[in-house]
Amino acid sequence: MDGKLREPLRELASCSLPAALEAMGERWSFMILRAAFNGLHHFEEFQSELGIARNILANRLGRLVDHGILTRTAMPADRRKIHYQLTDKGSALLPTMLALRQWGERWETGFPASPVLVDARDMRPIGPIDVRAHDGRVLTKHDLLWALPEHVDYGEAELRAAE
Amino acid sequence: MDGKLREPLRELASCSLPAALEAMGERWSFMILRAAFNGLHHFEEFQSELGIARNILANRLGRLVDHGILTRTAMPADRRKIHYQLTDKGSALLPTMLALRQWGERWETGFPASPVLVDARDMRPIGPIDVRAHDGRVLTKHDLLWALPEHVDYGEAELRAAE
DNA sequence: TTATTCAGTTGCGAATTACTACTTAAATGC
DNA sequence: GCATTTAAGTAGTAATTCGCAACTGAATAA
Repeated sequence: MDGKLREPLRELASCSLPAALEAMGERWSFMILRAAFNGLHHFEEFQSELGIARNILANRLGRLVDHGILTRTAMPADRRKIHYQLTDKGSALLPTMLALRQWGERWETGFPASPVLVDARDMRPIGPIDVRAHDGRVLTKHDLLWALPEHVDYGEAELRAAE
Repeated sequence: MDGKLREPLRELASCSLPAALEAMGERWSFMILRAAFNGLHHFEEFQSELGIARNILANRLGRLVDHGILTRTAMPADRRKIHYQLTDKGSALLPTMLALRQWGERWETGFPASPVLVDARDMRPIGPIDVRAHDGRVLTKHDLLWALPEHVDYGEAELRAAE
């Protein structure tokens, strides 16, 4: 990796990773997100499932709502009950969550986690979350390079659009 | 997503996500990892680049070393200098880091981050980090299902191996 | 009307984080 | 050889966050 993955200059400032971490970097955020992906919707469900302190849970849910990752609506049938639902923005974190989970399976626990996420069409497990080229080829770290925008080829379509 | 991505039973306990978060869930871990991916190797480099407090940086680097994500070696040329290097385990976090970064670009900052990670072969940016089926088809949340191990089809090769 | 449930909030001690200054050991300059 | 600089941390302390338990308030159930 070293020598291939090398940064041309100090451009670390303009990266979206800090912004992403501001929304998702706190201690329980990913666990709450996973519970939401698994179909939990209510405060008490999250609380009993995760064993998280109530004030922390309230704080995290509020923060996720503020960041547009969850919506918060009182249920019509029972207006005490608050329904937390993933937004499109929240759902878009699925690849991140799965990549982290797959890494944990491979390098930490050493065995596949349950439940397994499968393709509903054939009930086969999803493939590994990989880095791929624009055409879908899987790339390894040796195929990769950090480049400044002016050295990047954005492809014909985008170039024509810019003309 | 709701109704498709539904968990059959309470199996949240046996998931590798908590294990992954134990290694990488702390406040500065992903930023340090990103700096390492971008070619930084020394304490003072991380410190001045990230602006992190020195004791926290020392603690995080030590933790990442303990978890086998970085190695720590004194350089032969100048034995004051400690060389921090990503291990294979640490490099394996690249898809996770990129997925999070791409999410931040799309949903938080709204513009592509610099530097750009490109395929060295053609200098085109990498594609989006997606969830894919075993055969490489991109899957959306509507194609996915959480399943218990006994309902999963692990494919012919694995089944033959188990006979 | 009284009890129970849901979704929080409050108070408080413990743990973690951040800021600044100090240390230690190796290399460099003179 | 001796003083200086540099790299990589420690130490002390203030601020913040975390976690537990008990409490509140509104809505529903008995």
